[in-house]
Amino acid sequence: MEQSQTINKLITHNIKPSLQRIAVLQYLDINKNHPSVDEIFNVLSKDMPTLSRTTVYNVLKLLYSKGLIQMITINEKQVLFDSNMENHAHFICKSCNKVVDLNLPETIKDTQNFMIDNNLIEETHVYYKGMCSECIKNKNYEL
Amino acid sequence: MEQSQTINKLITHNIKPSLQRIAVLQYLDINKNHPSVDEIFNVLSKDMPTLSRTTVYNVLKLLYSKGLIQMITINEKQVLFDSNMENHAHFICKSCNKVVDLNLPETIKDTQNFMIDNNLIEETHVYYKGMCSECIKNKNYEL
DNA sequence: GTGCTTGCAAATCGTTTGCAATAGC
DNA sequence: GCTATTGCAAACGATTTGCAAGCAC
Repeated sequence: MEQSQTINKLITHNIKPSLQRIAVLQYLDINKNHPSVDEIFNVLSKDMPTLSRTTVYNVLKLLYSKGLIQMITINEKQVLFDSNMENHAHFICKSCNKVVDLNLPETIKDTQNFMIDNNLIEETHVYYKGMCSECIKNKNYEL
Repeated sequence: MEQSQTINKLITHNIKPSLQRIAVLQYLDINKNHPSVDEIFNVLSKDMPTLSRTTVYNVLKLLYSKGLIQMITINEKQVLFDSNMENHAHFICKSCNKVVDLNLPETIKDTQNFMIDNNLIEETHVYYKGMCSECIKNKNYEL
């Protein structure tokens, strides 16, 4: 994704495109591997030595509150982030902890808000847990 | 649920039914409100003053690893637990943080393990986030 | 008495907070 | 200069770890 597209996303969501905000969102736009705060911070701080972890937290919270990114809580250890806002499921391998995208069942691909029992549903998350193909091959079973 | 049923569940899953294990599982069998470690500890320690938080963590990890309970990671703050192993969805209100059970779409009510792209799927979690009926009524909107 | 279970205290680590420094208009 | 943004250091809080004490067979 072009940097100009990333900047446009910020502007159209009423977010002032500071260097730090562009860097974080661009990282998510390019790296679709559901990074953690730490991964984002570690990579970006190589090119922005003054970047602080706090700023990464602040930016991610802002992007989430404005609907630009998803928070993935599949893993109890840490929150992961994803700028792919198309409705899709996430699978985590209990053995190697890798997270990959999977398709959603058609019935819940609905991306709009809807009501169940008078509750307003704004987000739908589908998380699968199990053992990935590689770990099965490598027999990385937890015994 | 009868205490004898709770004990039977432990035995049939090859878990020695210590007092602490019975107490934790029984708490989950009776209280279907998705308690956190802290809630379980606080309530149980009233009647078991020597109970330690560590033991609650240990027991919950054991029960989860033996397939007796579910871990709910809908909330990034803390893990919640549920001894209801029937496949069902969870809804969390972003305003009051209450977690309630909802029905699953029929298409993913499948409770068996299955494969997607050579990955073995052992658990399916559906999490909805939004605003609950009460908060809508009380207009507890985050402004 | 051997091995499993429990419980305490300390450590760990992801995240948040308070506040001062800085940047942008 | 005023306001929003950033960044540092400390605090916080959920969870884990190391290890000693207790329990069961």
